Parts: sequence; C-alpha cells; structure tokens
Amino acid sequence: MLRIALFDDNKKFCDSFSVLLEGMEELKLNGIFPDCRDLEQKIRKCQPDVVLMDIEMPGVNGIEATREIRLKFPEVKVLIQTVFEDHDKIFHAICAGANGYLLKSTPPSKIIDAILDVSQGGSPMSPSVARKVLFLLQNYGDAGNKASTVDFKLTAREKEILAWLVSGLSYKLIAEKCGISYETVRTHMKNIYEKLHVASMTEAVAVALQNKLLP
Amino acid sequence: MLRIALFDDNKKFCDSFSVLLEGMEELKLNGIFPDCRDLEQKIRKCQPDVVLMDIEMPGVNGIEATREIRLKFPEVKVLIQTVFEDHDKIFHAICAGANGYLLKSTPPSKIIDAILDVSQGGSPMSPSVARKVLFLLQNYGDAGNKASTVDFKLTAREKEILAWLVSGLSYKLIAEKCGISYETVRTHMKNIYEKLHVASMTEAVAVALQNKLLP
DNA sequence: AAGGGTATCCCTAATTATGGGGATTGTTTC
DNA sequence: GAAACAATCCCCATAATTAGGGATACCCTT
Repeated sequence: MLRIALFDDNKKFCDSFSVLLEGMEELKLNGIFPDCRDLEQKIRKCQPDVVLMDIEMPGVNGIEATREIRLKFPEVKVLIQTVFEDHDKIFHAICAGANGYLLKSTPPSKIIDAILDVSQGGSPMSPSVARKVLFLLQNYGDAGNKASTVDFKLTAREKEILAWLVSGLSYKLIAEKCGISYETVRTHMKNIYEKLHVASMTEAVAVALQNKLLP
Repeated sequence: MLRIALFDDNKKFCDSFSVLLEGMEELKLNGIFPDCRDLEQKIRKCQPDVVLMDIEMPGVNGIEATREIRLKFPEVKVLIQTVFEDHDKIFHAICAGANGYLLKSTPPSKIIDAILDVSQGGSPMSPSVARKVLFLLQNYGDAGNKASTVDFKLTAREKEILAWLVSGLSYKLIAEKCGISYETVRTHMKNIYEKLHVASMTEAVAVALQNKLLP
C-alpha cells in the first residue's frame, strides 16, 4: 500500500483527487495541503511514499518544495502535476529532483499509473513534457561541452589581462602584476573592449566568463 | 499512412518486425537495411516518416547515422531501438537528435504505439530510459551549482540588481531600470559585496557567473 | 621598404565606483 | 511588542574607471 501526499491550492482538484483514490486498495491519500509552510513537519507527519506537487502555490513554490523534499527525504518520490509546460519550469523542476512531471490535463487513470510507476523508480512524463526534456538535454548537453562559441581573437597579453580582471584586480594592480605601466593596461583594456564589443569592466568579465574565453 | 524504414543487422528481429507490420493499414515498412552504408541514398529512396534505428551495427553506428539523418532530413523522425541502456549511449543518441529511445525488450504493441507517437511529435521512451534521461538532465543542469555549495542568501532585489550588473549596467542605469534611487542601488551593492565577500563590481560579476547565482 | 599588428607609454577631463557614516518604513518572526 | 531583516533614501570624501586624443618601438609578412 502506497501513502500519497498532495500539495495543491486548488480545492476542486484536491476534492476530485480525493474521490479518485477513495476505495483504492493500493493507494492511500495521507495528506492534502494547500501550501508548503512547515513542509518538513508535514512530510514527517504523513510519511508519504509519493508526493504529488503543484508548482503554483502561495508562499514557497512547488519547485523549491521539491528540492527540499528530495534533499531531506531522498526516499520520497515527487511527482510534479501542473498546468505549466514551458522549458524553464520543466528544467528547474527536474534539476530540483522531481521524479516525474505530469500536466494537469492528464486523465485520472494515467495519474494512477504514474504514481505506481514513480513509486517503482520510473519517471512518468506527459508526452509533450518528454519531448521538451529531450530538447533540453540535447541543448544543455551540447552547451556545457562547447568550449567557446565565438573567437574574439584576443592576443595572449590581452587574455592575461582579462584573466586578472576577472579575478578582481584593478588596473593599477594588474599593471603591477604584469610589470607594465598603468597606461599600458589602459590601452590593452581599450583594445579588449573593442574586440569584445563592450564598454565596461563588468561587461568584459561577463563576456569572458559566458564565452569561456579563459582556461 | 506512415512509411517506416528499419536499420538493424539482426535478421531475426527484422523478420519478426516485418511480420508485425504485415497487414497494418497505418504503417508500411518501406525498407529494411542491415547497415548504414550509402545512408543518404537509402533514405532518399524509401522516404520514410519514421526510422527505427539500432545502435550496434557493422560500419557506421546508429548514433552517427541518427545525426546524419536528423541533419539532412529534419522532417524524418528517428526512433532508437537497442539493447543498450547506459547513460552514455542514451545521452549521445539524444544529442544526435533521436526523437525517441526504446529498448529491445519493448513489447510489439508498444513499438507500434511509439511509432505513432513519434510521428506526431512525441518522444516515446522506455521507462528506464526516461529515468536516465531525467538523471542526465538533472546533472547537466546542476553541473554549475555543484561548483560552489555555498549559498550566498541574496534577496530577490539583490539578485535582480546583480543581474543588471552582469549585463553591463552602471549604478545609475540600474537605478533607472529598477525605478529606485542611485543611493539605494549603492546600499544594495554594499550588501551584495558583503554577502559575496567581494569589493568591486568585477569580482561581484565573476562570483555571480562562476557560481551561477543568476537564472 | 612599407604596412599591419602587438606592446609599450603619456595627457586631460569627465564620469563612476567605493568606503565611511547615517536614516525611515514596512514586514516577518519570536 | 521587540528584534531582525528587507528595501528605500541621504551626505561626504576618496579612489578608480572611461573617453578622447596622442606617441614610439618591435616583429613579421609581403
């Protein structure tokens, strides 16, 4: 017999879900909560095997709650159930440790299937979610491995100065580190700005890090 | 009616698959190939809507073939069908552009379902593959957060200001963007500096990016 | 020998950031 | 209701960066 906890601020959905599980032998609804306040206590009290989690709730949102549950109770599975199907929500939910991701449009019988699936270590997803997950994996996987997207053709000296800049040194300190004058650093910086199409130290640092220009 | 092409060097599997599709109205097996030589010609000749692709084959492997098909014929869907379920194969297949990933243990009826699913833009996966896909996405997404386990506990406003800073804005412009005064921005920055243990904009930007503090 | 690129140095002036003090108004928490 | 925190605003003084304009010297290629 599986213990279920439901976090959802939509009373209608909670009611119909409650009716759905009524009389089921394998599943028991151990707790219904409209928000995630005192999350740890709630989980500790009803000891669920599977948590059904909405994303949009007052106070702490479902993604952060998922992260907390998965961290503090690794054996508890979290099944997201939401109306959102944008890449961002899906990505963050999965990074937070969600074990499955269903859309609210999922028919009741499929929800039951998904709960059983997730309790056995599976990862149920609505079809359009699955497609987006593959898309994300494809893109994030590539993005992480890609060394640098653009070649800004910085010289070795410029890269060196940029590296010192990223590590927080001022012009004056960079000059000392490199054994050159303050004015030379300034000239190099001007050239770096041109090559990176930026106009300030912060932008230069941002471009350098975002394009992985430094080793 | 969907046209199917099958790439698999296992004659037994090809035969039984051929029998499976015999007499089906919606699906037509337009080509069976034991390897990927002259891949482009083969695809051009049988014009499939869906390709069923094994991974282990003599010569070019199924993952490379998948990449080529998805590049040259973006409208053709590729459904991997293999005995391999290791993270590496799954990851590379998806990065190569696979639209779905089934294990060879999948029952025939599910294979048919998956073909129909993938042809309509879905992403069918065997359950254990789905679990691994989530695992992969989670790890690639976390990769950045893993670097520093430190939580700097910035407030929402502080994060917002930091985000503008990273995008290159000066205090004055940030003040305008946020609709607050220059002095308030300064106060926030002072607090950010303390929390990040830095003492300049460049360091703040560097710490923010290196620890992926921003969405 | 001329041109292109790199690295080095200099000036003035304006703009911007930093460090040190303050303060008030809310909200949340105990 | 006091304490803690977040967000807002202010002043003074100093330090640092940026935008213009210059310059010389060296190496390499054509």
